[in-house]
Amino acid sequence: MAGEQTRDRILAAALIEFDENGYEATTVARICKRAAVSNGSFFHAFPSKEALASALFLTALEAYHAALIETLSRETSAADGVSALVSEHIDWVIKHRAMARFMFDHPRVGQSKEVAYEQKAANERFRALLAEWIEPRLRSGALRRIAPEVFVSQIIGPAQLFCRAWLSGRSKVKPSKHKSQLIDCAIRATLATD
Amino acid sequence: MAGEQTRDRILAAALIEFDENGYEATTVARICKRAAVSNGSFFHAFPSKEALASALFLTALEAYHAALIETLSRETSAADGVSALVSEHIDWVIKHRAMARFMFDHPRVGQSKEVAYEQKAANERFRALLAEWIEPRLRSGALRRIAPEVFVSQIIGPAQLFCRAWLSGRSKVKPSKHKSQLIDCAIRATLATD
DNA sequence: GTTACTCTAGAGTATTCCTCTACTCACGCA
DNA sequence: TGCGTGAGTAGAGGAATACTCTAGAGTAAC
Repeated sequence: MAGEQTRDRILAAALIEFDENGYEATTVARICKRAAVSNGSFFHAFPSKEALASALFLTALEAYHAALIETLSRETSAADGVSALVSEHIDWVIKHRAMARFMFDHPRVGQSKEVAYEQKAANERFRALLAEWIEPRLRSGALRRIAPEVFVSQIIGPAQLFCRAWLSGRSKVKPSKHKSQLIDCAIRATLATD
Repeated sequence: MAGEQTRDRILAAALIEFDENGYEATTVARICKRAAVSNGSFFHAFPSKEALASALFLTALEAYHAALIETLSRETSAADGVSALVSEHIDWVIKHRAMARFMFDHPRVGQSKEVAYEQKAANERFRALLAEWIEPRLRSGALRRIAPEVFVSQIIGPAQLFCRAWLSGRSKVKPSKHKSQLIDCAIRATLATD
């Protein structure tokens, strides 16, 4: 049916407009114009402007999670796994700049309860999959005994902070430049020293 | 003069409203009502709603930077310094929850060029002060040879990611719970192993 | 007293998100 | 073939909200 097409066109147009002008500054009219869609169609496809943003956010989040899990599943050693996570985070952000920017710079404040719930659920699914990989390496003593919540923040935290500075335009330094250092630090922080 | 008072009342009221309802959902009328100030006074004190948010943001950012620098200046050894930074980040976020939430969950996207410039300048001042402390420890070999940009992300990144989950309500775990682990990891990542 | 200026007040305006009604088109069925 | 149905489209209109504008009260300098 044609409905899916318009929905996708709206999503794509919104991503560009949000990226260029920010969420607030982009009007529904602009999105409609870019997507070549009428106002009526817009509100037929999405109940509100915010719901559109939420859909975009969740789509991006799941794509991001999937990319990380996928890359992790190919690694067996603790060091390679941690390295792959940091590396893929940086690569994904560079490859999907607009999505990443929307995701990491988007205000979570105004989001509805519903979306917050779905986000939390997505995060928990991601963490569960991560835990599956971590568990055996933890038991074998390859990884240090750290609380699982802290694990993610250790591996992704620095890379994310670094990437955000680039995404927001505050820093011109491409995150890939210091990739090896970021990987190195993540390994030191999480791997057991023999 | 009375002008300062109304300005401060508006800032205080805005912080509460933004915290409770988010930036978008809070109307200027609501802020005026809470601050007991007329519409005219509001736009006399601030050129726009966004300018108010920017002022709030920059105020918070400088208070945060000042707290970190202050605590760092009291430490001499590399390990104590890194530890103090992580610790103070967590403490500050808990103590100034509303400010921290506004600062770290605020969309940087829609901000005017002017504010982006001031933010960048504030960040650079902060980094310069940080560099002053880091330099000698780097030369003495106490700290590992890492690019200065990476340093900040290593020390603050994980703590920040962790705190944001708490600030946004996604996680109920208070960041202080894992403070010691976060400190431990930051030290492993940045300190030279003898 | 006059002038100039700051600050306050609130009615009015323009814009923007969203609603509502009317319409087209494809499709199943008698 | 004619008709009902339901998905999708269209755009005028309503309500809300950021911001403007005019007017005036208070105050300090001269």
